[in-house]
Amino acid sequence: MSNMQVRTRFAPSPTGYMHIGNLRTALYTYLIAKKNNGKFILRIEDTDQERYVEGAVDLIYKTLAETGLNYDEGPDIGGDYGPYIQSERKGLYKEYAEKLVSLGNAYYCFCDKERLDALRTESEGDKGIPKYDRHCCSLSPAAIEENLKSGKPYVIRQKMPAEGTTSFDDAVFGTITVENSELDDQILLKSDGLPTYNFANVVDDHLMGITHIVRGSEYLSSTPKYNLLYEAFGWEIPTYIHTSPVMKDAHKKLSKREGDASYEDFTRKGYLKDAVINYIALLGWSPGDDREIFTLEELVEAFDIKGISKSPAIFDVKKLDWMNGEYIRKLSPEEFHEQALPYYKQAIQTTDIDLYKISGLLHTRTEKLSDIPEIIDFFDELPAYDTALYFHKKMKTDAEKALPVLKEILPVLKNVENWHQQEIHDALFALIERLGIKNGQVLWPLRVAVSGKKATPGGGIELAEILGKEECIKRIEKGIALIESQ
RNA sequence: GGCCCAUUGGUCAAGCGGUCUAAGACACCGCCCUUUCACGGCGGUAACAGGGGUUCGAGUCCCCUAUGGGUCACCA
Repeated sequence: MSNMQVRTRFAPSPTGYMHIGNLRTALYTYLIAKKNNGKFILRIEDTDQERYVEGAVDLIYKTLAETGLNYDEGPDIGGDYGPYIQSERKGLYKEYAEKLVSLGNAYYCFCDKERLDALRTESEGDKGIPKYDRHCCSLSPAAIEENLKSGKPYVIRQKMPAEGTTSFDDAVFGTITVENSELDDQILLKSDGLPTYNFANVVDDHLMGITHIVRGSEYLSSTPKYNLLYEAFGWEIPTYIHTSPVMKDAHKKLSKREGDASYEDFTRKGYLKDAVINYIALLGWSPGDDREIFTLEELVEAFDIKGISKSPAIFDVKKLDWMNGEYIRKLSPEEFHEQALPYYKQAIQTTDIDLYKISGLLHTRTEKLSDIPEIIDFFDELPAYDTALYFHKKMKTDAEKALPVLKEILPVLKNVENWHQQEIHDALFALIERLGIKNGQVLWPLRVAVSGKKATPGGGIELAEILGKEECIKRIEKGIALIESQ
């Protein structure tokens, strides 16, 4: 057991939004650090100036802060291993690339784009993989010197071993071995002087003392090249933890296009951040027992790399919905009310309605907050409805039977002095007893008349109270008129 | 196409050679509760991709096939 402190890093590129798969990677990265009392570091990888999106870095800060994935070192908070933005480290990589050249593990390449393109087209006919032909590998020192002097653009390429195999151990996939002949002499330093992702990654991870690398499985096949780099430098190889992708379905990854792939997409739709974090934690990882509801702290406690699964996981919105509902129900009535308020505003303009009472009705009936407006829109205005709604088999009632009942209800409710649930209830049940009919034969028509809907949060009595005496009576009269007109 | 990787119910998944006539959860269906809808409670349908081995014994180990994914850029 090493006594070295565990250091992990989340290294996103600022390309615009926080993909849910990226967030999950960040989560696992965070959990591994915290589980081992280590440090979690944020590093921005912006070596590709063309893909840089304005504001993307702030979005990364914001999302991480919001979800509680607090990093110990990062661009905005500093640390002993800065800078934490790759573009600000630009000068640093060249030196390492040159060191590799002097070590004999890399070489200058002066081939231009045209030649490389031609090479690629040529090899397309062949069975083999398109690989660089090492044209510049055999350049004489004098020729190299001359090219350099004349200012000819160049890149530095990694020199792969001609034969043998390279293996590495992955904490989730096990040992993976590839033939060195499969490895291309990848570019380490681009002609603009900036490092490629693969190179910057290795150098930065080493310089920042990263001990555990968590990343998507798409990097599995380039990992042998990383290891060769670590070996060439004589650096200690980190623990690799590759994770399988989050899928939309069996074939496609969750994608930006569908508008349901980013963290913001979900929070905008009324999902709670804790529910999202909890759900994605379980998407590709299992605690090994039956537990499913975890706070971030509990995840830290329970997390184990061994529980990460190898196969891709399909994102199931239905299950997220359920879990979100679980989190909503765990909210205190006050918390729920506060969260729901903005959504009430979307559907209710009337000011004299007690929104807090609506919260009481909705708390156990809400899966995601964005569903709220549609559920409660009838409070504001009675929707147009068909008298067929008065039919209910189990209640043994229909429009025809409801008509006289509604007429009986009217004076009874008008007589209610204190417009509260209990009084309304007592009055109505006295009526039921007097009429000698089923509860539903009074209550069902009331609900329909008052809401104009076939499903409502709460029953007729609860609705009546919230609506207020005047409005309630008005709606019953409307109901009577509606049935009579048909 | 070469190479790498994966494959337990519709979905997430437990399982790490015998306790698997395969757990749990979501979804679905049924019942109960109930003035609707939910919540809650109870129950049910549903899976080891296929074929060969190894072994006394295989979901668990090996090989092949099939299917799926990844990767082969001066992108990350």
